[in-house]
Amino acid sequence: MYRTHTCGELTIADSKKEVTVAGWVQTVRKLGAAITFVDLRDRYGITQLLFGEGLNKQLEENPLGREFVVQATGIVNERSNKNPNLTTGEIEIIVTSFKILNKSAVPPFTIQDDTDGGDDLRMKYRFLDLRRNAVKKNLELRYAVNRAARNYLHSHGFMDIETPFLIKSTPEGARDFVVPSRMNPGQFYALPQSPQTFKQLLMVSGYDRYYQVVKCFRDEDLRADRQPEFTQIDCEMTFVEQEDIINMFEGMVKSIFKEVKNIDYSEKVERITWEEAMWRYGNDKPDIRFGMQLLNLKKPSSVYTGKQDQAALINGADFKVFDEAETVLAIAVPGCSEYSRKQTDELTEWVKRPQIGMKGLVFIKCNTDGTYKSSVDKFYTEEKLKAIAGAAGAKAGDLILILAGAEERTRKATSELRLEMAKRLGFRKDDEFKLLWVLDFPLFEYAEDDNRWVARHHPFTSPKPSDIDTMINNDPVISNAAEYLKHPYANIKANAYDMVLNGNEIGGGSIRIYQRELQEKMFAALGMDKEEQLHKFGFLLGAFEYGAPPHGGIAFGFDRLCAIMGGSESIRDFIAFPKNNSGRDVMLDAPATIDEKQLIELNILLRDKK
RNA sequence: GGAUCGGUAGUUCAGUUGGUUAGAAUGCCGCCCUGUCACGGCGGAGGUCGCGGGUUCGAGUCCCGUCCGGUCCGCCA
Repeated sequence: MYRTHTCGELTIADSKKEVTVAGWVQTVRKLGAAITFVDLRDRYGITQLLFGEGLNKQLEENPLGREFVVQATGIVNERSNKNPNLTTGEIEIIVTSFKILNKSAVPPFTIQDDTDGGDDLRMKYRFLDLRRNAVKKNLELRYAVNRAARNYLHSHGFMDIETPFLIKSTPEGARDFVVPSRMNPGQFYALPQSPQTFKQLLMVSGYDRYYQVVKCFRDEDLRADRQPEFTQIDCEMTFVEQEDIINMFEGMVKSIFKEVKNIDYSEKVERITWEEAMWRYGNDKPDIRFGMQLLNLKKPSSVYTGKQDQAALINGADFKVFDEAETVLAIAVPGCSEYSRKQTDELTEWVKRPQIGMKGLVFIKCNTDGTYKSSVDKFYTEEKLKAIAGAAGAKAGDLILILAGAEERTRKATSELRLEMAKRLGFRKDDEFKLLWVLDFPLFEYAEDDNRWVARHHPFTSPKPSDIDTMINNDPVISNAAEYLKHPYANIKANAYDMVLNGNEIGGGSIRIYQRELQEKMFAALGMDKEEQLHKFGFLLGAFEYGAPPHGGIAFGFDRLCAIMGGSESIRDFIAFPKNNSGRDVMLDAPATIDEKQLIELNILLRDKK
């Protein structure tokens, strides 16, 4: 037997027991010739070993180094000096005998909470990095979220059914990862971007509540919150409407919060339409933990503001930048009216970065003494500035930031600016969680390049019931590209919903199309002719002919959910063996070339990179 | 495909206007230390300044190229 106890469980109640523990040497503290302390670490904690005089000779002959694997037997003893920072800090083991089970080379970085290792090195030696408490804690959180989700789904009658990884490439959205077939020369499987069509087929088969915690694969560029292989909590239900799905999965996320973080998220999750989200936040996944809502000074809409037309405030001042801009958006940043010239200049530079791409930034300082000072004093009287400030909901002491330009870019930039300011002001706290449902997305987006419609969510999403006739009865062809917004399809709303947590999309789904005719119309709208439809999705269209029930579902980004719950922006530390920014596994050094022999077997001839 | 920041000791970093022998912390090695727990004290070893080219009397420092890594834009139905 290697051990009787772990390094995390012994307490003062175990005093005087003889125990054996095994683990890794965290630190060795030698105090003179007679006494040596060793911190022994395993998955469960750290226990202090005390090597007394009787073991001097043996220790000298077998010195212990960091990360050596050691088995030690001894008597549990109440410490004279206790360490309140350790759960086992009241005891130590007075070692009577020990054995080095394996030596360790000196690790390239320290295995500590605040390691001295950089990201690159930690990834290369990920097996060492995983020994660190900080990473272990994240994986434990991940497991807890996984368990909580499964518990909830199981208790609600959902059945875990595995779906295949080797499937057919249907490049509709993201690029597929592709796997050559040896037995079928010249042919390729694709790895699933999601089990979407399979789960729909399971609904046709009558498995009316399905779920899977499942790997998905997308061959697109990476980000801190995007990996080429990632995990979804993928769910689908039969005989449901949007409201049923929302209730079921709002329940799931709340249950996860309760079980994992002991947070009672008792209030009803707020809902917002896509249109309103874009209007108020310039973003379809707004962070609603703080205000700073966007004020449109150019195209006001009393529907959302409930206030009067704001255009008058900026019009007629002969300020070309505003007069000529398609959109002028303002946010009121709390308590920043005292910003110095240096600070406002820095903000201006920030919005001018290529990633934001604005030409400049107008600001109005709402001074605490009731006066107003702006970078456009030349054009606007203090009266007008005051009126704009009032419209933006600014208080004395606030700083109003205004961006102007083309609609989409300006909206996006203002949204980014809002988030950036919130981050700087500490409004985006790691430990505050706010959920939001975003509803009523447009079903279609216009793809300028191809002059056609693309599905905003995916091609299996149904339109709102009230929009079905519009979809069926109109020709999807866009005859006048310049006026695509006037096409009836531009106004069709999707029966779809996203769940947003602190400004991150953590889940999205829809009520699906289940009638062949409507599905064909959808494919046709996306520019697929009959032949292509049958080639790519014939199996699904066929299945819809055999009693396909109404159904819908949702998929949660599991890695992302874990990262946010763990208070991190990056999902990498919540994945045991993640890829780096270039999609490489630096530990394995993958991807890599393969042998000529393998290429021949696969009937593959490599061409030069163009 | 693009933008941007970084690459100097095992590791994390500093390195001034281009100027003598490239520093600190930590880790590592040795000696000392009987209650430490970020133990402490003394000493020591450790560098192709990512790589290639250029400018210069002289380059870690400036320029060009390239490779690697981080973040972001495009992309991610």
